[in-house]
Amino acid sequence: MPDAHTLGSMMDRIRALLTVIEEGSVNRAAVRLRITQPALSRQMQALENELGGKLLERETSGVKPTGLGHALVKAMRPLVGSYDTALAELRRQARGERSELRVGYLLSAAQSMLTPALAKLRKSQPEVKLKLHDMSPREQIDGLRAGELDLALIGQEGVMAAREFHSAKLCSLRVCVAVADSDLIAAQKSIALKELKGRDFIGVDEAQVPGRNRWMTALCKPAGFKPRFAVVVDGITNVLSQVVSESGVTLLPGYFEKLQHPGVTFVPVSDEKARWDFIVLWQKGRASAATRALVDALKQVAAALR
Amino acid sequence: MPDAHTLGSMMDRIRALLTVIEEGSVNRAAVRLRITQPALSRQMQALENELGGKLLERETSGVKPTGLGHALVKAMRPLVGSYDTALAELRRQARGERSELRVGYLLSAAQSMLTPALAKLRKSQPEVKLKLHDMSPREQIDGLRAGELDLALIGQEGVMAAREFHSAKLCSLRVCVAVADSDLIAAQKSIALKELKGRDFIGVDEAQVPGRNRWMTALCKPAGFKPRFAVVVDGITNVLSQVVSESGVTLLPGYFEKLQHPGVTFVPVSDEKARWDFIVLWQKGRASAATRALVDALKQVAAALR
DNA sequence: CGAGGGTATGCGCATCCGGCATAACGGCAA
DNA sequence: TTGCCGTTATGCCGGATGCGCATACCCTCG
Repeated sequence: MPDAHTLGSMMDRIRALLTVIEEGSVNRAAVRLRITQPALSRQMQALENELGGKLLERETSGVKPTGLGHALVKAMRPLVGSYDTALAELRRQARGERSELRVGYLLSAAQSMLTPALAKLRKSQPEVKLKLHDMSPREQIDGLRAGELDLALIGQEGVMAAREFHSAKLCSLRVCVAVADSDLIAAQKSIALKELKGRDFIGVDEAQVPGRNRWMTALCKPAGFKPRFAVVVDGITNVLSQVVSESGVTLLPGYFEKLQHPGVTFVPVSDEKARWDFIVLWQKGRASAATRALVDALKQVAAALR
Repeated sequence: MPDAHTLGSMMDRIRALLTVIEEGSVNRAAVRLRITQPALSRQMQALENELGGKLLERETSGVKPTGLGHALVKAMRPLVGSYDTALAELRRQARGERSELRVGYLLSAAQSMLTPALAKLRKSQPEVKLKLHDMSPREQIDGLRAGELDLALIGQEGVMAAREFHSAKLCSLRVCVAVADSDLIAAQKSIALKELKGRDFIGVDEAQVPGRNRWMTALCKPAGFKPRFAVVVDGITNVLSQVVSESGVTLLPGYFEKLQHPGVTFVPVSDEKARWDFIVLWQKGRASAATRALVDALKQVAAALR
């Protein structure tokens, strides 16, 4: 094996070589590098062995790079530079000094809390660069897992993944039922879950809104029945269309009551236990100052809304 | 001091971390890296200390990257990749397997030898990528010194620098004198140097054609006089203009005889010792196969021309 | 509450790498 | 030529680094 050493320690020798070539002298470079000349001289020999060619022309007045030496400088100096700056950036990030904050949220669900919280954040930490990503709950969880998000505002869907990240419950909303305008239920001011027994439920694709169907099932259990999902469609808007065309019902978080959808009426559920938790998830490990600030702001907003 | 280790050995730990994250397990990564699990586990701790933040979430089923871990992967994986490929390229180059050949030459001087030599090279090593740079002798030497050229075809000017590089004499041309058409000398078939004693010489700027004036002086010494440079101009074409306008003379390599310049006549010098050497210079250190091939081709062409 | 997967820790030893002293080498001046 | 002064290279030793081995710890599942 020609190179007995590791690739990493080789980088140290390459750094040393860059200094030697800059100084044009092993002696002067050794001074700059705070080591002795023999040590540096041996490093250069080792590097030449590892690469398999001479890097320096030794002359009585100092050293000069060979063609290979020049090529090494040209290839390695920028790489070493990027490596160092990347390292510095990671160190800053480790100290929680990252100024970028990538937030995932579902606009319709999070708007009422996120907007005021962001206003607070801007006041306390105006230099933070925000990257807002309007995305589905599934995409939020995937984004967190892939390290592409620092923080996600997510509903009941995120409870499943709460173990993987730090989490805090922001508030719990009441639940409502979506029915067609023509449905008898539509006229009621509120409804008990058990009244839905036997109705056709409209489910939603697990891939897009993970756990939503299981949540509905869990909600109905205390009411004494298991919902039958007549159709499972992809996407919330399609669910509402199906509610109309199939005369089905579906359970939704309370913020849908503010929504307008042609032909659909939202009726609040009266059961005490039927709640929709809204939580914030953020990466484990030391959170950046910006992350902590936004989480705090969200908690305050949630407390005020309650 | 937070990081007691070197930046280079840190790269080894970063490499290890990349493997750990890919495998999702310190155990499996240790197998891949051919070290034991405790060793790798300690490397990860060391890296976390050096960066000042947690990189991995330890779970009973293995490990997962934290936000910082993800950021490190994103920043470092491409860098480590470039570093390795750059290293591989340098190793290839050290073994003389580089396929690019950067040649510096002065078209008017080198054309007669370079063209056939390149034809030979193309035959013996057709995969070699040539970069031809038509440049002044000074630029050629600077290019060699800066490692931007592999090989230079240069005249007498290069002899000064021959110690710094490998060199081979290709041929020696006779010398000619440039005089105005109206000059008495212009009618002669040839001329002895001593006949130029007392004439005004036209010199050329040292920065562009280094050593040319010194060469003329050295040439005249055996003839028993020291040329007086009435004017020193920059650039060969300006020299010829001055020859006409100032009725000066200048010494030039023989290949100028083939040139046409209005108002200037070139008269061969008869002195045996007055020769113009044409040499090839190439980088010290192990020369690439392509370099050696071109040098050989040039030598053959030179021998054939003689 | 043991078994079995994972990660962390204590300890001893080889290896590496730097410092010190000194050799070897080349140019320059007397 | 010889001696001097600059350079780089080499011999040797000691300290720190980092590995392997054995084992401790921790969590989950049956």
